[in-house]
Amino acid sequence: MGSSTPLVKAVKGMNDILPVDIGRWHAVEGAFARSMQRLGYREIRTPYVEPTPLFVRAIGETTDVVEKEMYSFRHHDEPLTLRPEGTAGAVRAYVEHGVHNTEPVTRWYYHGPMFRAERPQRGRYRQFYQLGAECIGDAGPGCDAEMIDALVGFLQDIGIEKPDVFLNSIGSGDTRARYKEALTAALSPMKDKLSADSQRRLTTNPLRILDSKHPADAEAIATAPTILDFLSDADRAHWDELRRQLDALGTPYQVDPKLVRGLDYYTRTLFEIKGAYDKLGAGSTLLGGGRYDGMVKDLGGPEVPAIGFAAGLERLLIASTLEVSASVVDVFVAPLGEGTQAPALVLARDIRRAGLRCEVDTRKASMKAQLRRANALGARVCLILGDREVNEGVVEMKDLAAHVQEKVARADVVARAAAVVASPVPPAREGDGK
RNA sequence: GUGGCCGUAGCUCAGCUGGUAGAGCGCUGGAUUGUGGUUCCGGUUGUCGCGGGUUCGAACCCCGUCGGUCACCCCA
Repeated sequence: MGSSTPLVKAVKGMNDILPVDIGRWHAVEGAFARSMQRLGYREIRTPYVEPTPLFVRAIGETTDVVEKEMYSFRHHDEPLTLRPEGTAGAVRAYVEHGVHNTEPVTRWYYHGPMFRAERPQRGRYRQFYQLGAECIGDAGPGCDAEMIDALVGFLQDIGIEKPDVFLNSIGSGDTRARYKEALTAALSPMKDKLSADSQRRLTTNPLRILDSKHPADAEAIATAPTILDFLSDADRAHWDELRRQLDALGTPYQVDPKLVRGLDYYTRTLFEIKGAYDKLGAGSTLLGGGRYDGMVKDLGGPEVPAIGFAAGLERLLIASTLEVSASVVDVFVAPLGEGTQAPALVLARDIRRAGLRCEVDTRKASMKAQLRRANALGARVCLILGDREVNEGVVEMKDLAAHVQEKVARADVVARAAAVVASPVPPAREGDGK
C-alpha cells in the first residue's frame, strides 16, 4: 500500500543499484572486460579488506586518502581497512604469489567496490566502483601508449564521444627531488599570497599546489617552473618515446605539465581522461592512472616496473550514452481459467529449456492484466493458454511487436515461439490495434 | 572535512506576505464478462525527510538533525 518510513536507511554515500539500472552497469562492465581481454589481460579479484599498512605503504602516509578518507577498524587487534583503491591489493597479490617467477609480464584487470570516506556528491560516493588494470613487468613507453590508446577506444565504445587525454611526466625519484626543490624555491617568496591550503602544502607536498583551483594560487602556478624541464635523460627518453608512439597510434592528447595526482606511488607517466563536462561538472575525471615503478619493490617484491589506471564506474555511466534493452523476458505465458495453471507451468518450463527467458503468470489475473504485464516485461511473445486451448491441444501465440496472433499446436509451440523471438521486430506502425 | 542551495504521492513538480495539500506520469478498474501497447472514462496513493520551537493555527517562519546537490579540499 501507500508509503512507509524506513526504520533503517542505507549508509550515507552508499547506494543500492536497482534492477532497472543494472543493465547499463553490465553493459559497461562487459565492454570493459572485452576490451581488456582483447589486450591479453586477465581478471583478478582481491579482497575488499586488506591490512591497513598495505595502503599506508603503497599510497603514502601523507596522502589525503590515507590521512582522512580510509574506513579503518581493528578486528581482534589487527588493523584493517576497506580498500580505497585497487592497485595496492593487486600488487600485494602479485608479490604474495611470486607471480614474477611465472611470467615476465603480467596483465590484470579488475572491477569492484572501493571505499573512501569523502563528502558524497554526484559521481563521487563512499562506496564506489572502479574498473582498473595493471601491467606489471614492462618498463617501456610502448606499454604506456598501448594502455592509453586502448582506454580511449573503450570510452568511445561506451558512447563517450570525445574523451580528452591529459598527459604528463613527473619523472622518477631524483628528477622529482630536484624539481621539488626548484618549485619550493620559486614559490616561497610569494608564500604570503598563496591560499592557506597551499601555504601548508609548500612544506608537505609542493607538487600539489599546481593542482589548486584557488584563485589566490593562480599567479604562482602560472609562473612556476615546469617539471618537464627537469626530467633526467632517462626520464626524458621515456617521455619522448611515449609521445612518439601515441602519435603513431593517432591518439590525441594534451600535455599538461601541471597534472599531478594525489597518490604518492606514481613515477614518470601520468595520465587522466576527462569528458562529459556538462553532466559531471567538477568531477569530470573519468579515469586516471600512471606508472608506479617502485611499488612492487616497496611491498617486498623484486624491482619490477608497472603501470595501471582506474576508472570511476559511476562517472562512466553518467557520461556514457549507451542504451540497453529493458526487456526482462522473451516469452510470457498467460494461463486463463481454472485448470490451466499446471499446463502453463509445464509450457513455461519447456520454453526455458529451449534457452528463452520466460515468465508465467501465477496470479490468476485477468487476461488484460496479464497482457499488460507481458508488455511491461518487454516480452516479444505472449502464449495464451485457456481451457479451450488446453482441450484442443493448442496455444494462442501472440506476437506482441507485430500485433498478430495465431493458433499453434502445443507440440510445435516452443519452436514457433523461439522463431518469433529470433525474428526482427517489424517496423513500428502508427496506431491502434485491432 | 569547509561553505552555499534544496527535501511535498512510486517519479517529475505546483502550493500566492503562515488558514491543516494538488497536477502530470505511474499503478489500478472499466469501455472490450478471453487480448497488451494507442484512445476514452473512473479510482488509488501522502504522519509535506525527521525532531523541537514560535503562533489561535506551520508544507510555508526559527533551531537542530538526516539525506541530496553544487563548489572547495581531494579524487574515480
